[in-house]
Amino acid sequence: MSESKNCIVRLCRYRRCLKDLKELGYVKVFSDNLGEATGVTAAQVRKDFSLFGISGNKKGGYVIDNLIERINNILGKDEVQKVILVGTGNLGSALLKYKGFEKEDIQITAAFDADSAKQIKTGNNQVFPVRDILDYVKQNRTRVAILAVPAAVAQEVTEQLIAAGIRGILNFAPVTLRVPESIIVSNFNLAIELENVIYQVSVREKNKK
Amino acid sequence: MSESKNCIVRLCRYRRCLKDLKELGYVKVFSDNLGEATGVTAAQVRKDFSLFGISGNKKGGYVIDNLIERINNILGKDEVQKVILVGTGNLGSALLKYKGFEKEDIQITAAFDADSAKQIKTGNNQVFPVRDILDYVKQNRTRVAILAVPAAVAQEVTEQLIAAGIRGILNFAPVTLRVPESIIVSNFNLAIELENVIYQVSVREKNKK
DNA sequence: ATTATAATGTGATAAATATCTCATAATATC
DNA sequence: GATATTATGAGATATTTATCACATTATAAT
Repeated sequence: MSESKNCIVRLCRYRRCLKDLKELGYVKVFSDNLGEATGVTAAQVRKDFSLFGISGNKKGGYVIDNLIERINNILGKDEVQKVILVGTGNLGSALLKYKGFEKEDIQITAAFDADSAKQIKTGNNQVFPVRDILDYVKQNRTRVAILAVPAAVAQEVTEQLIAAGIRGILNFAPVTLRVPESIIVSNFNLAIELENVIYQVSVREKNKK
Repeated sequence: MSESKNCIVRLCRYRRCLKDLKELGYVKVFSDNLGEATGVTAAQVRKDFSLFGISGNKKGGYVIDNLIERINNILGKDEVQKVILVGTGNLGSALLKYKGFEKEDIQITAAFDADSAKQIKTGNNQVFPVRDILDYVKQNRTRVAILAVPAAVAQEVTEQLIAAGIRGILNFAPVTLRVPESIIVSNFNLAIELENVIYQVSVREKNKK
């Protein structure tokens, strides 16, 4: 099975690029265009498509509309994807305001915070107390949550989320969450991401010398 | 060569965990402790160490202080790592306030924005105009930048950064940056990260049925 | 119509990465 | 001091992932 994480990331990138191309009035696209635009080889693009049974026309390339539809279908993007946010500190509230989600048909439908002061501090969005998560998730059948709470309470909140019915978590807290195998956790740690860049730069510099 | 990105990510996680253990008063650690804490197998931990020539004591495990020192050395963390931030919108200003960097000995030494209104809006940190980047980076020999500007100007700013001497970029703008091979770019796209979680959850749900 | 061209699609191959296995050696136990 | 135990270290193996190479076919040109 090769629908690896990287492969899905590439699909998302192709999709974004296709939407831009469509916006510009293009109708067809070739694997090398997409590769160029997303920073991979043309062969990689075709292989990815082949993996999901997406086919184009020999010589003619791919019809953008069809391609977007197929990718949407694979990614489950037939409708707007609803997620909740827990934790509205610096990072959380930035995520709440972040405009990049809408473009990809993702919507943060509700935000939660333990701090009652933050519960009032609403921009457009209302922030609910954490104890409301259970009811909200059950009523709205939400499956995915963004976790942007302090590390110290991340595990505890995670357990509440799972109990409520959340099945996937994008975790910004710099801790390893302990979850049942059935739960998807994607860790995003800002410091580690930076450390990686720093490391790679330093390796390059060493090799130069 | 197996110092893959994932391997470095794991090293960062080990390091974080080791520092916590040290804080708690532990002196020694075993590969299975570290594996447990970071969500990988004990064999993976040992293999990672072996790759970098880190060795412990048969039976006795690893001495935490030594281990931290070795990893610091590999990651180039002998001193505080200085980075700059470009773009102080929602995301950028959240990153500026983010406390998680300091713990990992990373410091955002300066922030830049094109918008003169934001240049005044200082919390603790002063925000400089983008045109000052060149001088700043040259004077302070900074090598790594966080890019949190709007997609539309990301490429342009990237070129300025490279011209100034930046060698590694953590890119939050949802575009593929075109850079020379010598420049490290790590893309971090919030929407894609979420889409990935959503995709994986939906795959699980389908398989259940 | 026939030939040349240009793009796809995928099996074969290579490279990267993770897992397994077990010999090895340090410590603890009797 | 001899034996049993426990954890490391790394070669061997398996798995995953990406690249290559080329047969295939649709279109364009002559």
